[in-house]
Amino acid sequence: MIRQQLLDAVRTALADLGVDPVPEGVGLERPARREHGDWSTNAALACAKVAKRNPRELGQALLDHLAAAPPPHVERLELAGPGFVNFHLAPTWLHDVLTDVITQGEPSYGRSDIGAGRSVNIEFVSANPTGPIHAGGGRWGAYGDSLARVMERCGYKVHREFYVNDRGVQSRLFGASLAAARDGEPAPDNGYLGQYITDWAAEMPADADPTAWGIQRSLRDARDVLAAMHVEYDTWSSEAALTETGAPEAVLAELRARGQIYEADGATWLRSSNFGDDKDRPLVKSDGEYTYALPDIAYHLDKYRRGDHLIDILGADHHGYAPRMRAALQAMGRDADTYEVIIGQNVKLLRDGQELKLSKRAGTMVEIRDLIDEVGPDVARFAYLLQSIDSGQTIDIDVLRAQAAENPVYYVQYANARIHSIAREAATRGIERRPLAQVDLAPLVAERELELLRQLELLPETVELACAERAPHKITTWVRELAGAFHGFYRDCPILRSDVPPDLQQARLWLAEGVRIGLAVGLDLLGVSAPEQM
RNA sequence: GCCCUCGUAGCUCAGUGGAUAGAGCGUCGGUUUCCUAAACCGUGCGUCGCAGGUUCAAUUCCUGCCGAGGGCGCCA
Repeated sequence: MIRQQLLDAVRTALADLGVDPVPEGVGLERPARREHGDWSTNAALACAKVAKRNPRELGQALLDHLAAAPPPHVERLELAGPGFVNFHLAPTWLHDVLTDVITQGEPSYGRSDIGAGRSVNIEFVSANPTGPIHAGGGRWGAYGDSLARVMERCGYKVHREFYVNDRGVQSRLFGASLAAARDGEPAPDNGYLGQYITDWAAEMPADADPTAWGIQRSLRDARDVLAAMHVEYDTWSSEAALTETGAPEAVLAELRARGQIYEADGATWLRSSNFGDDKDRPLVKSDGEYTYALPDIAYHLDKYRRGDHLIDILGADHHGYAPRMRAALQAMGRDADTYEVIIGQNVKLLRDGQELKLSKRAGTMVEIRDLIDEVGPDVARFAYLLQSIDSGQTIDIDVLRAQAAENPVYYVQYANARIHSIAREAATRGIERRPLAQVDLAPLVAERELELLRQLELLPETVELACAERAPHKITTWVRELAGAFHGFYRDCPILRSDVPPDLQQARLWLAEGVRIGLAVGLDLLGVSAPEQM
């Protein structure tokens, strides 16, 4: 808002100075250093070349034009450094921010319509139903769900989906492993070995089909544990069910009709190299069995019924799979841009300083359930969302377990708890917060107060950036900074103390409410709770 | 060999085409008559992997190299 007003003023001034058209890259930024003002423009630097003037001189001319008709809230302008024009604004611009936060409230502040109601289908986790989900999978759960929340807040219609790979070799091996354990026989070659196989085999009714029962057991486990970390899906898609409808054959026929298929060495191949893949890929093996890819292609085509844009969240160990799927979808006439793959780097778990290997088949794994049971869903989710999905992540379970100080989620939740504590104490003392319209925010001028307002002002663009860059961890960073600013404010700016003037007290009560809204929005986007007491 | 991601403080990681690169942890020291000390303040901490290039400006973009992880299956 203020940003647009300042930018418009800059553009108008540039036009008056004969800079036309305005080159790319002219913009407003927030200076890294306080003394450089609230906003700054690089216009003189970026336009110097086309204007054929030196940046300082052009900057001075720009400044003079701006000073002749200053935009709202502008207190002082200065020319600085190589040619920046810095805007020093009156605190009133931040008071407007607070009014905005409060009037929009939790439902609307930081909401955007960049999604414009477009539908998107996000598939994530999709762990094979051959056992419990390991703690590495928790990263995709936290990431996928938070990305979905962020995209929803940006106006996308989001469909969350889990693909159940419940047919094929791995399912059979899993069933055979359960059967062997039940019958006291050794596990089959390449079978599953974990302790859970023994435990589950003991639960299994004598007359159960081990494969079917095992898959249902795995799914129940996955559903429960994901729900425990506040991850809920709209659709669980069964590969077996889709295969029974004949979808793979239909895809095969369509690809054949489009001339994208050939037979060689007894197998059936997709001409994926026509669409940028390294080589052609088999869809039907020489033994007549489908490869993993064929039903998966049918599945992806099916997903378009539940979203115009597909997002797959895959671990780095599956990234080679993306080009062939994209090629297959293109071969079926889909636009490559509608298929997006996000590659997440893998998680390393540490306990007692030792790395824990996450292998389901070898049975040396840490389940998400173990992690959630040990530290709770909030700590786990926050930890998963602390870092960029592009970075490999090391989670030290001992550090997570330590409640004090080392857990950043408590730092944020504690800020929220303090705000609620103030509200409780105010009620006890009979202090009421008057309606915003009757409260003057002008007393909010302390650096601690302004810092909080500056941070609140960043939320809308942070949400949009997190959405556009598929980077929900930016919300984590933002909410940590807001909490940090609040703790400093809390320390230095008493609200209920008897020596605080009433008008300042009222303004601070509203400031605390604004922060509460910001924390609530941010934590909700992360899928982390905001307890009122700790 | 080819492809993807990463390389920033002692550790774990943010961050950015701009003016003196940040946080937490860890070190050392300090802060509480009234809203929760799960907090705050101070202190120290850097060839932003290396070398070129583009640019008024590069830690950020491009290229090459080095290092780490992952992938290159008629497995999923």
